[in-house]
Amino acid sequence: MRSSWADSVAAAETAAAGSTANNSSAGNNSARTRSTYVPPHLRNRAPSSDPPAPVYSSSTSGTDGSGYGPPAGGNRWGGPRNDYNNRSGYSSGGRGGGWNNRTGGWDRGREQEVNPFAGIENAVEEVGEQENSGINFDAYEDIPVETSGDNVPPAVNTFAEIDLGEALNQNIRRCKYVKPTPVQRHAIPISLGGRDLMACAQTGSGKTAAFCFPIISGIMKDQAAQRRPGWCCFPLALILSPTRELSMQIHEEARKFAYQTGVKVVVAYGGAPINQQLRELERGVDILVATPGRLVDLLERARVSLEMIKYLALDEADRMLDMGFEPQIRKIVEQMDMPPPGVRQTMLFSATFPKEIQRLASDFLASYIFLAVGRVGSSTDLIVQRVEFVHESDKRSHLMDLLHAQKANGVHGKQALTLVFVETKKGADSLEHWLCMNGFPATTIHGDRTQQEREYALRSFKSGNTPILVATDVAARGLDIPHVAHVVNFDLPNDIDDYVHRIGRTGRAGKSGLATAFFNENNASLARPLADLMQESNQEVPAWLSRFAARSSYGGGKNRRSGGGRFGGRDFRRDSSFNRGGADYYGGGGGTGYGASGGGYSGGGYGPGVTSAWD
DNA sequence: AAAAAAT
Repeated sequence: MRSSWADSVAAAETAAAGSTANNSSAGNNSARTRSTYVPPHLRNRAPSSDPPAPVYSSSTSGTDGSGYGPPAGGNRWGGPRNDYNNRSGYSSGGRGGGWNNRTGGWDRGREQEVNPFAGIENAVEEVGEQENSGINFDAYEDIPVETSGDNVPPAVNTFAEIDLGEALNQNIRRCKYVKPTPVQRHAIPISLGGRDLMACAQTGSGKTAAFCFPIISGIMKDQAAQRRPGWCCFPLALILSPTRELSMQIHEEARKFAYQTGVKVVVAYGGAPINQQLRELERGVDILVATPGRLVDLLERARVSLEMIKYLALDEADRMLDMGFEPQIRKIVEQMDMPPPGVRQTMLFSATFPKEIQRLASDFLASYIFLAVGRVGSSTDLIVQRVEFVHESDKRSHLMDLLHAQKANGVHGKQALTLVFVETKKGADSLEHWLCMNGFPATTIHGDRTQQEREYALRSFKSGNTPILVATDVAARGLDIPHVAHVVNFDLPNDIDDYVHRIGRTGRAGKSGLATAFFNENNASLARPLADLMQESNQEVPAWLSRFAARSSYGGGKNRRSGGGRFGGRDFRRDSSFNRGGADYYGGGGGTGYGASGGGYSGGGYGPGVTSAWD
C-alpha cells in the first residue's frame, strides 16, 4: 500500500506547495524538496517580488545581503510566522496553518524579515542618553590582551580593515559600533583566518559580535551549503550557552548582525513549548543558538543534525561546566554527527581557564590560538565597589536605606535600575515580596519561576516598571541589561568569580556603575579574594575587610584567583609539564611578545605566582 | 548549600 510515512509526507509536500506557491515566482519552485528554504549562497539573486525590508541598498559585495528569503511562499505550512521572531513570550501563533490559507496576501507580506533594529531609536530617546549600543572605547583602550599560539593573525584596529562583506558592515553601522573592542580586534581576524580559538573573556567585552561576525561572514561565503529533504534540519553553525536568557540574548544580537544577509538565526531552549521552535527550525536555520538540554532533546528526536556544522561556538564554557553540562556538551560535540575538530571551526569562550576547560580545549579544538582579554574594569575604575559589614538580621533595613538614598538622588524622580543578588530562590521571593510591601516596585528572576515569568520580569525591569530586580545567580553571567546603575550583593557568593560576574552587570558598555556588597562573618572565605580583587581594581579596601582577609586561612583553593592578575587564565600549553618532549603545540617559537616572563611561574599551572606579560 | 538545565 502506498501509505508509508514517507509517502504521506511527500503528499503533504505537494499539497502544501500547491496551496502556497500559486502566485508570482512559483515557477521554478515546484520541484524543490520539502523546504523552500534557500541556502545562503543561492540567495543573492534578487528576490523578484518581495522586496526585503526598508532602505537597504545592496550594492557591492558579491555575497551581498539583498536576497533574503525564499522567492515564494517560503513556508510550506503557509502558517502564521509573524510571532516566532519576536519571541514576546505569549506568542499566539501556536496552531498550525489552516486559517492562514485564507489570507495569503497578508501572509506573504510577512515573509520579509522582521527588522531587529526597529524601535532602537525610541529606546535611546527614552533614556535620553547619547548612545546605547556603543561602548565607551576609551575605557577599553588599555585593557590588556594576550595571545599565544602558532602564527597568530595580527589584530585589526577598525572594522573597515576586515572583509566582512557589505551587508554585515551595514549592520555594524546600524548597531552603531564604531570601533572593535579588544576581544573583537583579535578574535575576528583569528576566526576569519579559519583558526580555532580559545578565548578568556567576559561578557560585556563584545564577545557575541566577536564570534558572530566571522560565522555570519563565513556562511555568506560558503558555497558548499545545501539543503536536504526531510524533517531534520542542518544548521551550519551552533552556538551553545548556559542559560535560556543568555541564549535569547545571543539570538537577538545575532539577528541584528545577520539582518538582510540571508543568514537565518534560530534559537532553541527549554521552558518554552518545543513545537514553536520546531516549526521555526523547519523553516530553515543557518545558525542555531541553543542551551544544551534542549539541543540534546532535538538531536534525540532527530530534528536537528549537526552533520553540516562548520562553526561551533561555546559561550561561557566555564559556567556550563559549573552547571554540570559537560556530559551534554560532550554528547553534542563528540557523540553525535558533528564534524571533528579541524574539519569544523571551533571557538571556546570562558571567563576562567581552569583544568576542566583546558581539557575541553584540548578535546574540542585543533591547533588553536589562545586569547586572554583582561577583565573589563580591571584597569579602569568604571565600577565603584563598596563593601559594608552588615549582619544577616540587618540586611533588609540596610537595603532599604540604600534604596531610599538612591531614590533621593534619582534622575527625573525615577528609581535607577538596581539589581539585587541573593543566594536562594526562596530568599529572592521573600525579599521581592518585602520590597513590594514597603513601596519599592520589585520583581524577581530565578530558576523556580516559569520561563514566561522570567522573561516578563526581565522586561519589566529593563523598562523601569519594576526598577528593582531580585535575582539568583541565573542572572549573574552574561545578561546584558543596559543602564543598571547599582548592583547589590545582598548575599555574597562563595566564589569570587561569581562576584566578578555579578558586579559586571553594571558599568556596562563603558558606563560607570556602583556595586555594594553586604559582608558578614558568613562570608569569611571570600574576604581575601575580595580584598585582593578590590585592591587590584584600585578600590578602597576597608580596614576591617583587610583584617578579615588576613585572618582567613592562607591559599584557600577554589577562591584563589585562577589566572592571577587581570586575566581569567593563561595558555596552559606554555607549561613545561604540558609540552612533553618537545612535541609541543607550538610549531616554532611562535607566540607573541611573551618571552619566558621571568620566573614567578610555578610549573603546575596556575598557582598564585603566575604572572603575565603585563605585570 | 544552591543554582541552572529537557520533559
